[in-house]
Amino acid sequence: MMEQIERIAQLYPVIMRVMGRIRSIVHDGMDLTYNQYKMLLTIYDKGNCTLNVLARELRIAMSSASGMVDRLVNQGFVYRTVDEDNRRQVMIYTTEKGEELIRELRRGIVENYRTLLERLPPKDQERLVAAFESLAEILGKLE
Amino acid sequence: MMEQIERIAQLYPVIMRVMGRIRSIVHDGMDLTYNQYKMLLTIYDKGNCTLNVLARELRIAMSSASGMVDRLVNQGFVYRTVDEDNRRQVMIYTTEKGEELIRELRRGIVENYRTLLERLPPKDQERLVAAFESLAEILGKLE
DNA sequence: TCCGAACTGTTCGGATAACTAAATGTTAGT
DNA sequence: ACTAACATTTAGTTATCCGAACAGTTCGGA
Repeated sequence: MMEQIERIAQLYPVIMRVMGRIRSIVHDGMDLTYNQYKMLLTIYDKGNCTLNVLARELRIAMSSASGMVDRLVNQGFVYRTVDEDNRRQVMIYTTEKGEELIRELRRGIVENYRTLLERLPPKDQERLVAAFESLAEILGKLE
Repeated sequence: MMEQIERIAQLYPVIMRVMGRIRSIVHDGMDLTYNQYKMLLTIYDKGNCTLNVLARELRIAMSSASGMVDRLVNQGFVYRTVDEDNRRQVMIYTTEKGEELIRELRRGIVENYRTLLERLPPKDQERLVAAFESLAEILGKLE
């Protein structure tokens, strides 16, 4: 067990590089910073979102979140509406344009994974997918 | 195969969260931004580094790299020396303090993986480690 | 030997993103 | 009316980025 951890510990640069790939997909094609992408994705995943929730989720101050939402609104990827049930709250939603962007990025990411996977022998491909799914499962349980 | 890719494509948020963990380790404890960390690690991995190489590696303009190196120098994590073989070049090295920081962060990351791994059944642990190593292998071959 | 071109790095001016704290406004609940 | 909750705005900081101008170094050729 401990030996496995040590082996994995050597590999965190790998994650960084995988991440770097995604980052560059986001950055090169589109006019999105990585943080904006994360925020857009969070709004999309939650379906709807108050600013408060968003700030907590991304671990930033509400005023920071407000500014970031501004930028996304200016680019036409999300919009705000006042929640009529509680008019202190502002609900944030992705626009059609925002969702199209997400789909476009997702396609880019799929393509990226594909070129990666193609270089693996079939056995490793299976291991990789299985492992990712395990990881997804645990992380899903956390918090 | 294509179906595997689709499955994996669903999982990129997972990678983002793994990355978020590393990011917060870097950011919470230390006074390093993530970009500074990446640069420090690059310098460390290469052993020595000209600014030119660094800029290409990180895909930023040389003037940007120069400024970032300044910040790392000010914090005492790296230092510059003029290369006596080619005095146009500046070689950049990690200081002892910089290497200690890297070790410290690595320990944090190992600890992080440990808590993650502990939640996996043994079979998944093995798959995860094996898959990561496969991934490391391919990425090593790329470029 | 000297000149000019290419290379390497720094500095400067200007831009944006991201972040915070503090003040402000608005709404809700008591 | 008072208080708490929620969001925005303002003012100020820092990191990051780029292009252009500048300065020194190297190298090849006249």
